[in-house]
Amino acid sequence: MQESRENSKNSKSPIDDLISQRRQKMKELREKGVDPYPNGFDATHCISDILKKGRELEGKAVSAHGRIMSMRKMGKASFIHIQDMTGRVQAYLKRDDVGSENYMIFKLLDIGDFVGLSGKMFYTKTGELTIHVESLLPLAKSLRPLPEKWHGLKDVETRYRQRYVDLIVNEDVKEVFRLRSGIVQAIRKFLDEKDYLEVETPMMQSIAGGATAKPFITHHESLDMDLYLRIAPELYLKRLVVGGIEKVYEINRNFRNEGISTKHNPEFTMLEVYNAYTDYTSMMELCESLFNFITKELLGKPEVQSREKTINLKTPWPRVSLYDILKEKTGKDFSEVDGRDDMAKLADSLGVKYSEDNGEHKIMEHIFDKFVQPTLVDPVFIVDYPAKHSPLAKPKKDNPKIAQRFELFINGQEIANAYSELNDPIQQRAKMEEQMKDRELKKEGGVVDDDYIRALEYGMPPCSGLGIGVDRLVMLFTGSASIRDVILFPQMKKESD
RNA sequence: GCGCCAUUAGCUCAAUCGGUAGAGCAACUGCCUCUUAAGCAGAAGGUUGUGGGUUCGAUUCCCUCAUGGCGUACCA
Repeated sequence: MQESRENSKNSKSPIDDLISQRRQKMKELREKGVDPYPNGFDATHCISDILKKGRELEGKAVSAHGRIMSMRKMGKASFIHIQDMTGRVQAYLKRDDVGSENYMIFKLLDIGDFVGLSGKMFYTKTGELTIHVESLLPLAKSLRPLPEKWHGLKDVETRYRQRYVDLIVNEDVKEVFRLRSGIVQAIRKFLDEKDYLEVETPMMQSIAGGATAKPFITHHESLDMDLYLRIAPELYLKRLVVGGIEKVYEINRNFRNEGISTKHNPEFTMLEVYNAYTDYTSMMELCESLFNFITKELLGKPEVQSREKTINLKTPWPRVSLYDILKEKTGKDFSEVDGRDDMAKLADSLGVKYSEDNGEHKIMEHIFDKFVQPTLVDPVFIVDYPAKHSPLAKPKKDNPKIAQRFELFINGQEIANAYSELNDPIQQRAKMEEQMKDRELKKEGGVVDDDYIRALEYGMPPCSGLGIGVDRLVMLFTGSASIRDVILFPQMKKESD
């Protein structure tokens, strides 16, 4: 005790003063025989319930619990607002009604404390539904002051690092994550009703396959082996299709050891769906009906608002060939391009930057990103991607240079990626080996997934697969500009002292 | 990785030409039994992100570092 007093004397800062004031009140509560951290409190209503019932509850006894968000003390009577997960309601405490001992206890409470209240509902002179408190029970003492009641918490860094504070004081933040939960729930409901089986496949993989991205590496001690956090679940889900799970999906985290931006978090949530005996065109239909379902369940109309644009989600969505739209937006014919150098020349003529180790396809992507992607506001399926850079996709029968693949763009963002899955084990091995050469160039390492090829050798039915970035989907539906606004605890650097 | 910007009280924000930091909310002490951004009176709260430099004097100018934001690059 003495020691800590000395410490606080040495490192005395204003916030420490505020905390010790509250600790002092906590001590005084204990001295009055009040446990500052009791077990629980039975409420008759949640707050939204009370607000919803309104007049119906007038004069009736209720009890509710929540966090004190504001206090207006007027000597021997006070008004406070308490907030629970569902809303905020006013309460009125009068000394003569709660008793002077209870009122003393109340005076030891602070904004931020949790409290259980019982009393009869009434309307104040100004017409606000209010609990006329007859008894109160402190439920948990808060030792740190909350941000300002009017301006809330604005500092972005604190909002992300201390999301709990953000959630307490910024109601719209809670709304975003409610909607996120609703979207994920809707996806599950939609797929479950269509008899898809939800599964969980390994997060730790000995080969990081299914996409090209730098993985996170970890190590298993007793097996003495390196493992990768998955960059995609794709190869495992298709193993399940081999195993006879013909309709399967997974909603789970992927991990990519790459740059962080408003559109990239190292761990992000991915939906992958596979449906046997269908091709990629059926995934377009699935995409459309999934969006219809989500908008119907959550929005009521097929429209979302981005910063200034209204995005019309009404289906069906156009299907546009990659080369057609490139030609439309740049005036150049990309189907004529022959090789990496030719593509580089084209990029130069369009003033698009690229780096020396970018391949032909990568350069084309840069051109697409600059000239086409920002113009794709309403949903559009871009089709006819080059087969060479879609190693897990089945090529078109009439043109093996083109993959049976589409990407869905909305509001200038890639939302989904899908293809007819390549199920020819010989071709698949050849493509993986081909890809390894590229990887060697990039010094990224990687091996052919022999077990995956073995699975294909047992036979995988014709099959289509779809991947949707759930975080970006939520960004779209919530009008969020940054992925950090739809991830509760986004990745941050270590906090400095 | 690079560029630009930001960092001041627990929170939200001020501070003129470089002259030694102010307010509101919260907290504290009084008063106040229908308030709601309650009110009134009083008092308190700061190593101006970090470390250096220039200067008689730095929140202010210069450099380093840290963290964050935006842009850009990377990312099938």
